[in-house]
Amino acid sequence: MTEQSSSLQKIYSNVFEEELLKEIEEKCLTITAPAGQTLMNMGQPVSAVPIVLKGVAKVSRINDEGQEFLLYYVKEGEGCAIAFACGMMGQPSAIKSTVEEDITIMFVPLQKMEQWMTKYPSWKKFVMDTMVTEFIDVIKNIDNIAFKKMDDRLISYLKEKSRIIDSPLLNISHQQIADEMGTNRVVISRLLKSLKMIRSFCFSATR
Amino acid sequence: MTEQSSSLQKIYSNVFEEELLKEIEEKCLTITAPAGQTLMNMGQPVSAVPIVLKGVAKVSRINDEGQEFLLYYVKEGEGCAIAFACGMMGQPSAIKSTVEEDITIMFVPLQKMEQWMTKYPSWKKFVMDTMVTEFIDVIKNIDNIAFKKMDDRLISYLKEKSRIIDSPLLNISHQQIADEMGTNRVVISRLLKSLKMIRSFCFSATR
DNA sequence: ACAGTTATGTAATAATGTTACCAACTTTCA
DNA sequence: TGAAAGTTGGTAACATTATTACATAACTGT
Repeated sequence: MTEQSSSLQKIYSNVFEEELLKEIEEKCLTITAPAGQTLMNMGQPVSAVPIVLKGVAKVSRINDEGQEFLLYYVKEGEGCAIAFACGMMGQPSAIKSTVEEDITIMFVPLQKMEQWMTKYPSWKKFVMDTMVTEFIDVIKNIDNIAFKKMDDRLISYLKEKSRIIDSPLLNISHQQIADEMGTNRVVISRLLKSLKMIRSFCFSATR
Repeated sequence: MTEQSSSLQKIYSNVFEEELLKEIEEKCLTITAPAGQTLMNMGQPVSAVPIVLKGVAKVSRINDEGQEFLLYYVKEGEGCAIAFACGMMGQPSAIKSTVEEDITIMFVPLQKMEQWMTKYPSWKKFVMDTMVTEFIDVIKNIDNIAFKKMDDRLISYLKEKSRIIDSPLLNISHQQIADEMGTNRVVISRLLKSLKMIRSFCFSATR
């Protein structure tokens, strides 16, 4: 049994119809990629939509000056709503995507994506669920930027990051944090310093 | 011919199948509402999804302290992606919606919404288009909050507002602008004062 | 050892957010 | 009519966050 096949069974056997699972195995290409690798750049055409079988992908937005802003993570068993969206509309990718943790991804051809929407109720539900969940994630993200102060946002960020990589030790630089949060490195350094004085547990470890 | 019927024909005769148009006329309820009226509150159940036949609706997010943040506008012929999303997922509304300009709205029962997705390709396309377009609108909004300075954001806001209400005269208070932009009234007053000195045309008119 | 790179600390200044208070004006209602 | 209450915008003072510049330490490869 291939790795794709066993992952598929493990994650989706109670979600997708038997027939759909078979089609997926036949029609989808599965790849692996190491942490740090870029999966998709902004503006790039979306020729197939990704579903993460293992690991974590990071989805972020890059502005004209090359600044990054983290939108959300895509974890095991999940799809990327923006890729679905851009793919179905024939639009170039509105996001950049990189591997956060070593990843196994399955790519669904756009044509199949469309066909299955009408053929398999479970697939339609999966796609709509993904759109909705991540849409709401993004809106909650706006809540954070628009309403929360930096110290709260930083704590949320560190907790989420820790949850995603499933470890209390975060091996990242102040600069990386600032980039993903869309703020300045100095701000992060300042806040971490003051947080350290208040909190007894360690948020970040230097290299 | 009813108003609903004529609006439908005008906007959608080249978009939806003849049969779908007939179904819409039979199954959908159409209402009108004056500017200012609340259409949907956050947390409220979504029992039918709206499509704007005439006028403009404003979609915004409210935080725990009651602060507002503008997400996007829904104009003639458009649906509300978040209502679609929450409706299909059986989730309570993640947004608040109010009438920006006197409005005529058609409500599609959730059940029909689902049925038509598989029955009519044009309806599926309409729903997906709406999701995608507004998803990308929201992301661009994040670009603004995360990357742009307040003066740029304010100018963009005023231009967009002016475009939406189709008039160069904006009859709104500094407080309202601040609310929708998720900032403070003093900030807006300060910026408008300095903008007035630079720009020759008038952005806002007092009451 | 050396230059180059990265990560962090620090200071100065600019931009934005927050609170408080004031004056002008409008609306409400007795 | 007129007093009270609410709305709107101006201003000041201060807090928080953003930006830029520079210094130091650790590490990298030659």
